[in-house]
Amino acid sequence: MSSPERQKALKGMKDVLPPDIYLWQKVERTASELFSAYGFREMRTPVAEATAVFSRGIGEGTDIVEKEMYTFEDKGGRSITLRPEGTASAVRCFVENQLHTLPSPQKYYYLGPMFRYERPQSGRYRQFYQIGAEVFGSAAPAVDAEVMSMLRHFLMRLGLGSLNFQVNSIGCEECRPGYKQALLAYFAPVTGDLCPDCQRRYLHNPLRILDCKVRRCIELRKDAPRVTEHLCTGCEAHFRKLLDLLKLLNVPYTVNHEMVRGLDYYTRTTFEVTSEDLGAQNAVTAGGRYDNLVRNCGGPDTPAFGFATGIERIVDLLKQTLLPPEPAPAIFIAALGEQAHDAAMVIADGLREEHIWVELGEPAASLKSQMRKADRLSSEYVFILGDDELNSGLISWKRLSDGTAGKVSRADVGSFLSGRR
RNA sequence: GUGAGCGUAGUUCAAUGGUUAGAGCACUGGAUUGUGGUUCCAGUUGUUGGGGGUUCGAGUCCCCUCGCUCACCCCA
Repeated sequence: MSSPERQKALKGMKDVLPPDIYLWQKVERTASELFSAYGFREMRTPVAEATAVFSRGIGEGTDIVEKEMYTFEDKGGRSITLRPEGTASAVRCFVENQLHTLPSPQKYYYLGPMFRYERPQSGRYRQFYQIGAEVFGSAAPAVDAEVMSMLRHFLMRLGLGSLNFQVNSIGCEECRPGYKQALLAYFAPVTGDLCPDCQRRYLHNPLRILDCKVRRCIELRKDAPRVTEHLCTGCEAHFRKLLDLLKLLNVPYTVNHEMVRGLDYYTRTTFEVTSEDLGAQNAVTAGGRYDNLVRNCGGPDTPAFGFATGIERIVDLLKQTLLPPEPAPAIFIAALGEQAHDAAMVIADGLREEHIWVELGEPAASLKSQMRKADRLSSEYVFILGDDELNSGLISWKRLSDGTAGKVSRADVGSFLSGRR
């Protein structure tokens, strides 16, 4: 509103500030501590990659690749894309650095911003943050269960233990074509009754009809064949073992035969964690197995499993239950006069070196206004430093919570604080 | 990309088409010497998102545009 044009963050991109930032830090800290206990190590990859990393990795026909990527040419004429998700980058990194030569399976986690050019809405941003984890080099259902259990513990530690795990298996390249045929045969007589979107899906990606939200489509698919009834013996055994292990590890799940993933690379296990308290974009975490992706990206045959969780969505849920704690200074020093302020700076400097949070009043401000500011900051103590204190060497202190006050010699400030706090 | 709703002070919101657009909160200062919260007093803040039109007169009605929000699509 002032005369120079006021700058704004881009559409769908947000600043994260206190107090929310404390929740972000808590989420990130919890993830790195807990995931480490499961043997996951951090992997940091660039936010931009050659476009082919994603178009090949995620799948040419997916919505992400077709219309949601931030793609541009750099000054050398190369096609560059801001990563729309983490798995493709992680796979590129795995292959490029030949991580398969290390003891297998290899477990990594990552966190950072992702970019998708979409219309923003509740819980959806153009720059959004994910925490993801990937396991490379094991086809065992034990890995699926272990990672999902880790995720559950992560959510529980954050106080989100009641979230709903939905699990499905979408088979592999051996059994999925047969299922697709069965689905096409089932819908063939009623294609005209499907919604326009599903008529399109019928031609391009019939699996997607299963998660259409249109009521008519839901009715029409009531008796549709289920993926899990068309699994090959390998996929079937994998799925059954996974469910057993989830039970064993107390991961509360429901099998959702209609859950289909939008990314092309999934095989066998897919899962999602959703919440009722998020609005339309209700997925907190999504993941699954991708046994062919590493090979398809030029690496050795390496089965893999992973997930990604949206930090904004977790923070949204956290904000519904607990308010972010606002940290407060331990001491506010109100100094009266230039000489006192100089002395206060020295005292503050020493205390801060001990990692004690100290704030100083404005040099020329009245005592009243400094007291008011200390109160507003919720400082635990106020130290008052004026001529009297300079002469006597005794600093006046006051505890704001109960109004108790006293004096302490400058030399004893350190022990005063450790004794009182 | 499609659809709907909303744009007035830092913020939450007022203002039957009619003077100079107001209030709470917040912020700053003060209420006799150097003590916060409660109270009282005073003060600051606006291109009513922008542009055009109708009208004697537009924050209010119409059109365009920009922005925000929610939903669809899709997804974390």
